[in-house]
Amino acid sequence: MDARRASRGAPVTDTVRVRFAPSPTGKLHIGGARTALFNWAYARRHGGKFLLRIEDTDPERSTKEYERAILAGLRWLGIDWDEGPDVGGPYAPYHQAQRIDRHRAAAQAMLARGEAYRCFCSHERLDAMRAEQEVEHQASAYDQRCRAVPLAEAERRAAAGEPFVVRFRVPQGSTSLVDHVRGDVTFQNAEVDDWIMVRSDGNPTYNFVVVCDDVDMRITHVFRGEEHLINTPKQVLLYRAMGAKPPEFGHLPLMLGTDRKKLSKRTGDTALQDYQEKGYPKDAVVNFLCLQGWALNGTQEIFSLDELVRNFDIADVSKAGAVFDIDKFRWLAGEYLRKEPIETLLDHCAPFAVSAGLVKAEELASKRAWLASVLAAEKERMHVYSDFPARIAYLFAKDDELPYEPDAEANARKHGTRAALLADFAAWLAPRLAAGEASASLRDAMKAWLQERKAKMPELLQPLRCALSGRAGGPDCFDMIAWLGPERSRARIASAVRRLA
RNA sequence: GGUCCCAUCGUCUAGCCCGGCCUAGGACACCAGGUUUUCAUCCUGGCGACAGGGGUUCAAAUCCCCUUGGGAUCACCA
Repeated sequence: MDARRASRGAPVTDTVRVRFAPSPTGKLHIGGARTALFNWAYARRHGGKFLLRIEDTDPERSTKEYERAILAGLRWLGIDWDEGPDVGGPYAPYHQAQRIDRHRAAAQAMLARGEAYRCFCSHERLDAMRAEQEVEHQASAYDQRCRAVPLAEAERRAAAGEPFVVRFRVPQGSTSLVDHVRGDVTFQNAEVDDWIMVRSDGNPTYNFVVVCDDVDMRITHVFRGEEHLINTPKQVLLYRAMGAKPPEFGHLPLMLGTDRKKLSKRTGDTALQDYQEKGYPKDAVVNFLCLQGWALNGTQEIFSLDELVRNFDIADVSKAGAVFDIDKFRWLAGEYLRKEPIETLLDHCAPFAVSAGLVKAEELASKRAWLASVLAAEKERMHVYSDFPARIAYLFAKDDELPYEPDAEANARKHGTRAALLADFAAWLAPRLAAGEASASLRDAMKAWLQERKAKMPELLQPLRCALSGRAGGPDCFDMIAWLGPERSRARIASAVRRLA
């Protein structure tokens, strides 16, 4: 039966148990976040359990800081877990390093059963062997020399202190795995290396512990990146050797950089945190991540976490790698940003204005209404929260030193009447502002005023826009006047009369 | 190089499993027009793909084979 067919609808077997098993040796990779999301969605869709396990077996590079950041990142996305390092569960502990006794026992048992064997070959011999294989254009694999060492002799040599690793004894035949993304895949065992299960320092390796823990935690489905596909026959063989039923798999397409290679720092930000720090709305991140390899129905691009859960199926995930399209991501971010209620949006954007030095944190409360008014107008031009300070910086410039963008100044200078008209407008405007006339009313009055003078709108408004903001585009001029207030508006126009003369 | 995976617009994808509804749909980007005082938003339109070749079939983007191209992986890292 084709696995991709079989997975449609609710599984008829045991309760689904899936996991995400990050290694706390760095920030959460954006591809890892998607893997977590798909695993989580699958569990929620099928009423199963989603668990988190920390693969901290590399003590050199693992840190608690990274672990905390990874958990925080997942929570930020809206992913929760039923079992994990912080919430516990029936198969605790959920830190891989704490399960070492179990791993050692499993290795010992396999050694005793002959499923694994000690290998005493030196690094030098292994290196020489690899070099030779490379010359011969062969796959690099252990030549199985130590398979021939009798168990008794191996134990004697080990007891005598001779260093050794434990290798898996790959049987003959072929190995198939159930893959819900790709369809079933078969490998010839002759192509599978007698891989190392336990290092010479006694620590188990990834391929070994991941299977031990997945067996112990009753994992039913393993969905992970395609780079793991080639490891999978080793793991399937190990399940069998341990007397366990292998789970079903799903190897997710890689997320690619613009060079069509596995996404790396070379072609853009790779950490989830990078996007959080740049102010991408989290729902946009979730939505975009889903779009990399999965589609709701082919026409609806924007959907919620809830819609994902209701519609997600691992069999619908694409097989081909997806180039990370930052343009589409920014578009999506803008869509979500604009949908936010203004108060919420301000909460998200304000910190960026503070860190840019435009506003002091303690001023936030007193300036809140003003900032909200500005943001409500400027959000049309924003994609991510961090766009905010650059959008509003002109409001904080010194009035007589406002930088004019070249395009803005060029637009203003197209009009020969600019200085005179601006000066007249200033005289017209002053008493009205003093009287507290509202923006909408000013706008209408300005149109009538221009008509009397037989002047077109751009003739006034382009120089005025330059005077007020120094920018070629932006919000309505009378909104800007309202934000700046009478005195600063007057000062900026007066300054422009001189500077644009 | 060995092994494994993949192949629809520039990009993300729908369609493929269950061949006809496909003169291949949507979105981003791009281009043109409209709206706007400007930019942006918004609206309308345009550009643009079944990698190639063989089969099977009345009929193939859809099934099979080959070729080509791309990717992953080959650690006492996870």
